[in-house]
Amino acid sequence: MNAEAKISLIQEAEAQLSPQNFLIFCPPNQDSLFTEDEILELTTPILNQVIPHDLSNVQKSQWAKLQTIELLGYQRPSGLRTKQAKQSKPKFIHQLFDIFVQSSRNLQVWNYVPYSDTIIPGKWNVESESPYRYKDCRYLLVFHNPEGVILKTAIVSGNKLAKWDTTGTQTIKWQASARRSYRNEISSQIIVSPIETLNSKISAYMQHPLEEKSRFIVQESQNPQSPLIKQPPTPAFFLTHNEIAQALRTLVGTEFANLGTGQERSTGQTLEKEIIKALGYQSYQQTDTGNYPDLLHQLIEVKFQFRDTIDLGKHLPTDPLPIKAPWNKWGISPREIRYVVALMEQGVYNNFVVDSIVITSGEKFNEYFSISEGTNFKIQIPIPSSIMP
DNA sequence: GAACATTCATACGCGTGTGA
DNA sequence: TCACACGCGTATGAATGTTC
Repeated sequence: MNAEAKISLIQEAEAQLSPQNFLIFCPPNQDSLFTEDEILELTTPILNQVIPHDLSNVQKSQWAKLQTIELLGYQRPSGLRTKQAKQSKPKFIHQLFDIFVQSSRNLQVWNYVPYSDTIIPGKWNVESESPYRYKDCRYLLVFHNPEGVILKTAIVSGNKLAKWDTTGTQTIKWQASARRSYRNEISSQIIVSPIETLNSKISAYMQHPLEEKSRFIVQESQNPQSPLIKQPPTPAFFLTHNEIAQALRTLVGTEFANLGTGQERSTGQTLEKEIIKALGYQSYQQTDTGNYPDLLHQLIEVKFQFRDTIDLGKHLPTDPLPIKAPWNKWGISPREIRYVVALMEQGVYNNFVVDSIVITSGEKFNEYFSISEGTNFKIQIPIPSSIMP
């Protein structure tokens, strides 16, 4: 059966479906499955098209995906995250197919392993004599440059993707939510949890006078080569929740330049430096090193939130298991880590303003922000440079 | 084999879309 | 609005490659 005949089949089948049902998210039909070559051939018209530049990453991706699906003869679905769409994994199950719109080499696939032996879930497949597996699926890579021009497409099978992924590491992502109502409620305040969880493992710092601790911090943090704040903790000189709050008081209401989309991490780094400074540390060059917690010497994890979703990354604040790291001779777990969450709002001229700050141990984190129960994971696959445009 | 450059691996982070 | 599941870019340290 040639490609035109398959398209006819698809269009006929689509006409049979109820209005808000889209064929592309339905179980595949052997007869209308395109070959890899056919997919590549049929989708060539997207080459040299320009994705509108005012779109966000997600919108760019969706724009390109919808174009592609139409080229394959399918109706444009009403959304790509609808109930029907979400049940379909890979996303375009009717073609055992998924699309990734890339401007970099880092291919990220969420919540399934595109090259695994795993049988694709679903009654239609599980009860089949020769069920489809993820590795049987086909993946279209759509490459665009920073201007949004689509430069190249490539199609790879799951089996081929397997060869690109040298580690198979699954990166977990925990998230929490800073509700709008709560943010409004605490605007311009510093909220401090009275529960000093760290005290259960280390207590010396609770008695030490602040002056003594501050003097030590100032004295010992002069060396810019190895910033004290990034060194293993010195328990006697931990600041208490309230002392941290006192130090950060002046940050509430401060404004930071909005450096534009894609530069948000720089703003985060600037803010992190301000916090380090405010705590009395004299050198603060090396920030955002991706380590946990961010400010190791004080066991402080810093979060800046511009939106209501808080990305917790791989560490769950309420996790009681000790953090596995060479510095951790005390059995510190995320429950004892002090989370400093700076809630940002849009200020004048698009700048960011520190609207409020919440200081809490990981243990009590969900008294302030609700943590999502399920985790998501992704695998990250480096696309070989020979495939890149 | 030191100094520098590039790539790899894995994390962080912002943001959107959807159903309830 | 809230909770959640994506979607993708990018920073960073480690590993590896390159040059003198």
